[in-house]
Amino acid sequence: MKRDQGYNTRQKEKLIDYLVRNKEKHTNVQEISIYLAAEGTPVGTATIYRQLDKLVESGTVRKYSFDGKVGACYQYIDKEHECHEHFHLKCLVCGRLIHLDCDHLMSINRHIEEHHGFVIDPSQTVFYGRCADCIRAEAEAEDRS
Amino acid sequence: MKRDQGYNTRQKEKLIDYLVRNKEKHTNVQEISIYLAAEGTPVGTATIYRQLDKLVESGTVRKYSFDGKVGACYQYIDKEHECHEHFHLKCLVCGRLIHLDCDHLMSINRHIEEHHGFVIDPSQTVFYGRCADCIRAEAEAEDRS
DNA sequence: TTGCGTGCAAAGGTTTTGCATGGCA
DNA sequence: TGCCATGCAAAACCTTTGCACGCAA
Repeated sequence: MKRDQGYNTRQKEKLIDYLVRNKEKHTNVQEISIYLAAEGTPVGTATIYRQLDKLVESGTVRKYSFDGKVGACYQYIDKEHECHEHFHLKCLVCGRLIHLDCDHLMSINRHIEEHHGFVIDPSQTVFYGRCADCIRAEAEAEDRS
Repeated sequence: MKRDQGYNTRQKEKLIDYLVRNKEKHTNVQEISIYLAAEGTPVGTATIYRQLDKLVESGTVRKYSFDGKVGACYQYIDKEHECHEHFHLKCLVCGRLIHLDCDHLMSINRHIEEHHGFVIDPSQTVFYGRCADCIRAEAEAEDRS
């Protein structure tokens, strides 16, 4: 994880500003691009991608991508309020992000380290799936049909 | 999950044949395309995607898609040999993707479902961290400095 | 014969890259 | 001044779609 050593440019500043102000949600390049343009400070797509890459590289931003046509999502990592000790569940249906404090789960960390020689970084890892609400909603939709 | 009701065509047969013979590994559309062409029985890309979609739909094939430039991965589901769904580990340092077949880990699925009402989708979930090689390399770099 | 399957090419969308220019330090 | 950053357009990729033709049942 490298240090952030780049120049401070207007574009970079605006991008980070946007990410910080939206740190509780996911964004994608398209959203960022549209938003910054609307603010009167447009930033080229290529620049957004390049800056984002660096931010991910330096550990400032989290990138995740899953199946779908939306492309990758990005989220600013709030280092002060970041929860390093638990995993996150994200519902693919409603988009809700669930913080999961659970000792049992932390044991998988040890298991993987001991048996697979791999050290998981919980702050970077998100479990994707369906939350209880959406599962119920789907079941009901099933019944109706 | 629908029944497989399509016609039996040469292309479909060849595709399934390839998937079955490579059921212990992941493939992608590009690989399939190149392989089938090399075998003297080329199949159009569009057809591969369309057939694959149906196979995923009918539960014959598993599709994984996540971060990376490789596109989605596909794997035949060997129903008789109870080939498990598995998780993926991705090294944040070297970028390597590790396929993790491990019963112990699948149990976390059950745990989360039972205790947290959340159903994880392993095909969309990737554990991020550091692989054994990179941990060793980092330790050595540490020593040197 | 009917209608699904196929192949090609074109389109769509996301991300990357080449290159000349601009701007930070 | 020396480099890195930026923008634009083009390219690269993966995947989907339209359409005419082929082929299984």
